[in-house]
Amino acid sequence: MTENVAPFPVSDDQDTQDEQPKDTGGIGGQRLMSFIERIERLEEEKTALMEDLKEVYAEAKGVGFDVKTMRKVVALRKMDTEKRRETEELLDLYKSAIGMM
Amino acid sequence: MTENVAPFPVSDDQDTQDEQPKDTGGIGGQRLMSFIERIERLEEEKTALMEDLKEVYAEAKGVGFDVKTMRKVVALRKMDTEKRRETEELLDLYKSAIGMM
Amino acid sequence: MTENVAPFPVSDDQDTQDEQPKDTGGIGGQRLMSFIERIERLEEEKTALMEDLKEVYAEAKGVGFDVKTMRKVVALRKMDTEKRRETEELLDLYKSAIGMM
Amino acid sequence: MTENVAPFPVSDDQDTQDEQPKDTGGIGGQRLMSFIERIERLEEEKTALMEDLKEVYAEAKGVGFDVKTMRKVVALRKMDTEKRRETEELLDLYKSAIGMM
DNA sequence: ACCGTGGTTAGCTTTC
DNA sequence: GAAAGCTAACCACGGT
Repeated sequence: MTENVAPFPVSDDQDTQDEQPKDTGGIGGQRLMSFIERIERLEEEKTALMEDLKEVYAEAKGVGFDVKTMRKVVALRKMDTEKRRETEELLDLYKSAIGMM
Repeated sequence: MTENVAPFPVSDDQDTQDEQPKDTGGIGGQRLMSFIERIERLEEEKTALMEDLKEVYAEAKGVGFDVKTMRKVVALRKMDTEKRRETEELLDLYKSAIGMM
Repeated sequence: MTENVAPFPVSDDQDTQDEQPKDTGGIGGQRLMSFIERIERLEEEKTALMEDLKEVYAEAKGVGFDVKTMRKVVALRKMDTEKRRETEELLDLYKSAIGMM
Repeated sequence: MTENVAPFPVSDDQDTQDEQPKDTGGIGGQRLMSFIERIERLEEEKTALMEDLKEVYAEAKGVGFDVKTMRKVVALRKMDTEKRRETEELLDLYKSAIGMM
């Protein structure tokens, strides 16, 4: 119990002197901001990729393909891939279970 | 009506001789596959980014931050950004609505 | 695995004698229809509300307001409301995260 | 051209004396607020209905029905209804076209 | 370990 | 036909 649920890490080596200029909002503030910024950077990239995807679909549509159908195709292929992967995992599981690995 | 519902573009300059070796399923098949592959590549990258995000959150959690709270903070910061953008758009909208643009 | 994917509840005390008069299509049929009808009633009401909304916008337009701008205003007000709500939730979250609740 | 695109109606009988106490932001402000409030009221009701719907689905799920399948059923029934309605509209059209109404 | 909840993402509808 | 807003499906997380 008494788990670590704090919204900020409670450093044991807590500053006994607040020497840091421009502490961004107290305990762990800088470290938190660092994480937040990494996250926001990744989300930006993700957003960019989503826009790229939309563009590809738009281009395909522009040359006459039906977008809705294409999405279906992609979804089906994804399902196939996952199915296959799971099947292979199961196979590995069996093999290791009988000492074949 | 008369919509374009075909899952492939119906080229007018359709090959009269099917000279292509390995035609991937007929009319437009190769072009379609090219799009599909571009899409799948982008989706892979997106998935990778999402995994990176999870890792960052996990790392933050590992040093004591509360993930749920962090997500909330990120969401609120995003809302701020969007709010600002939309407010500016609204201003433009007002301006165009009253003929100031 | 072994999920509940049946479109109807599989009663364990399954009828050993099919004595029900007018069973609407098998096991649980009547109960299902009851749910469906409740749902359809609610959706009707929803549709009616959406029509009312369109009418209000149309009336506003009729007296000279710009609908697009109005929608934007409504959306921004909604964002404000949500922002406030979420901010309060975040506060609670912080409090619970640091054990203040 | 020069249509009515203003975000507010430009009354010709515009108040020459601003006698109204608490005018909500100038020209047409009160009238606009009235519309906005009607809209927000309707949207609240809509939201409430959507919550009711979720509850019904939840209840159905609670007794063992598969929600996704139920949604499909509802959607299909709706399609039927619309199909029928359109067919009837077409019939009316024919009838009026040949002077039967 | 599973279920239920909440949040995110994708698809569809409607508008312009 | 394109863009936006809304709705429904999906997924990851925490609780039991």
